[in-house]
Amino acid sequence: MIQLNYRDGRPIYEQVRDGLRQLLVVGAIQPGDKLPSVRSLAAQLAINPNTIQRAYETLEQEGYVYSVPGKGSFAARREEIDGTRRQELLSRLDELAEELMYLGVTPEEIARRCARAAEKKQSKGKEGAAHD
Amino acid sequence: MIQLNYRDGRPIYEQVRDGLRQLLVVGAIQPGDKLPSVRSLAAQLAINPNTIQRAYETLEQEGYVYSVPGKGSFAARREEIDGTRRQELLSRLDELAEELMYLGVTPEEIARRCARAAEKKQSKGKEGAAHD
Amino acid sequence: MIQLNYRDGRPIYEQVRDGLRQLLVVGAIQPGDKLPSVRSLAAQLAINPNTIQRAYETLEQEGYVYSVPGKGSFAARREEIDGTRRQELLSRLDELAEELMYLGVTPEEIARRCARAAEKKQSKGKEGAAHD
Amino acid sequence: MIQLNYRDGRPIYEQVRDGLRQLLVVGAIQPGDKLPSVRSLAAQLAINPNTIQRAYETLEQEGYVYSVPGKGSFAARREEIDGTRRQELLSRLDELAEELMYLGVTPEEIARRCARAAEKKQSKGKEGAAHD
DNA sequence: GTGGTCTAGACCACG
DNA sequence: GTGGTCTAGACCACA
Repeated sequence: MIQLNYRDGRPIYEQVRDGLRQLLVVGAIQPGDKLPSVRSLAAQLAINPNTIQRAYETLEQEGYVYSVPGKGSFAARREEIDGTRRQELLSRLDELAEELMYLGVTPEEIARRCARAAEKKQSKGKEGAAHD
Repeated sequence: MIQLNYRDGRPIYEQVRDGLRQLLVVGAIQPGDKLPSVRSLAAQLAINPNTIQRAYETLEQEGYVYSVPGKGSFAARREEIDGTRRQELLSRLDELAEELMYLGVTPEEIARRCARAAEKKQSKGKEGAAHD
Repeated sequence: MIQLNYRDGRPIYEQVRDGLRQLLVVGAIQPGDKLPSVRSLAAQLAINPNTIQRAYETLEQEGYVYSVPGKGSFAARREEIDGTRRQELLSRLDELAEELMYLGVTPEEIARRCARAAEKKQSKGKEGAAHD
Repeated sequence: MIQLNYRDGRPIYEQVRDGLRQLLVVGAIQPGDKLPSVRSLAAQLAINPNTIQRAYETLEQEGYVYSVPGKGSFAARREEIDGTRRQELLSRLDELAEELMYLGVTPEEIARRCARAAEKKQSKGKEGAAHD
């Protein structure tokens, strides 16, 4: 499910964290779903459980998952996700847009990319819409 | 000018690099301008010259600046910046947009932010237009 | 393994980088192989680890190696090496050939040298073929 | 005549030296010709005379020019050029060819490039053939 | 133990 | 004075 790439410089735990977050974003993991256990995911990816553990911890700090001691980790509902993350992403968006325009990309092109991402998201979102 | 934050995990040289890049993007440093020398900026920020040096090196790899041995470092013209950077930023934009929409931000809101960034950019661009 | 020459003007880290690249080119280090650690190579060559680190960094930028935090540095597969390097080498080849002919070396002699290098490469390639 | 590029990291004196050598190689400056004086070239390129001086010195070490005190610098005849330079270029050629083949360039392609360079050289060489 | 970052201080090449 | 290189030694993040 999650593809690790040892060649890009990013730490493994970040790749695991981003991979899990991506599964949430595209709807492959629905709110309330139980995430794979640390051990099973570690075995599946053939990496150290400590690395998985760290990925879960940071994901929990972002608010995407919550853990129930003794039961496991679960995907949070969107409403429960801390607004901090959204604010951070928005300010990153601003920086990104400014730099892209400096590099000659027009605002129209940027909007077009976002719109395309929106379509992609909507089509995938349909599957899990009932769970909301 | 550049704000350093020793508490967040990001390396100092990245903070310096991003700060300088931001100065270029908003037009505070115009293409062709001489950047502060390694030593002077190091003194100003109260950090080691090697750290500044590293920031300049990575910025040079991105194509934003170039350095002439014995003369100094200079801001590159936009056309000379490697297209690789633009591609990377665009794919980051896609990921960002997808996650923002998952967090409940509408495509309209995203487009609005980009537009606002565009206005900000244009108004600042006017000041420096005479230098071109 | 790698010969350092403190007398010629070339920086140490370039000599280390070129030496490692040579080991890759002749097949002494096979794709996927783990390179010596920064510290061990520094100890072996009796130079500062930072200098080795720099050699590895530049080699990574060329695409010849990649490093995994906490695990080590590894030789990349040939297909993954950025084409930029090849282009650069080809234009250097052109300049070299022109100057050699100015110095009285015939095109036939040049072709002969290249062919000899090809044979050398092939015979060495056989040894390591089993590792693929 | 000589194009300086402040953006590539190479020192100015190297660019001047290589530019002059190139003029010799393509035949724009014929053996026995007087090279421009240090002062005039410095004025023409708008750089420090010391920089030009250094370029001439290194070119003299390579054997491409010789200087007559009080008269100026002159282009050497090919036969007078020290064989050291040729040997150095040949060994560089070997390394270059090996690395190119490692990157997947066939010996045929390499030979083709050299042949093309040869044609280019011959056509330009006709102009100055009478001087030899 | 591995690579990555940072500091302090030094020396050299360049213009 | 400028950037570029090197050393020595330290600390941290990663697995």
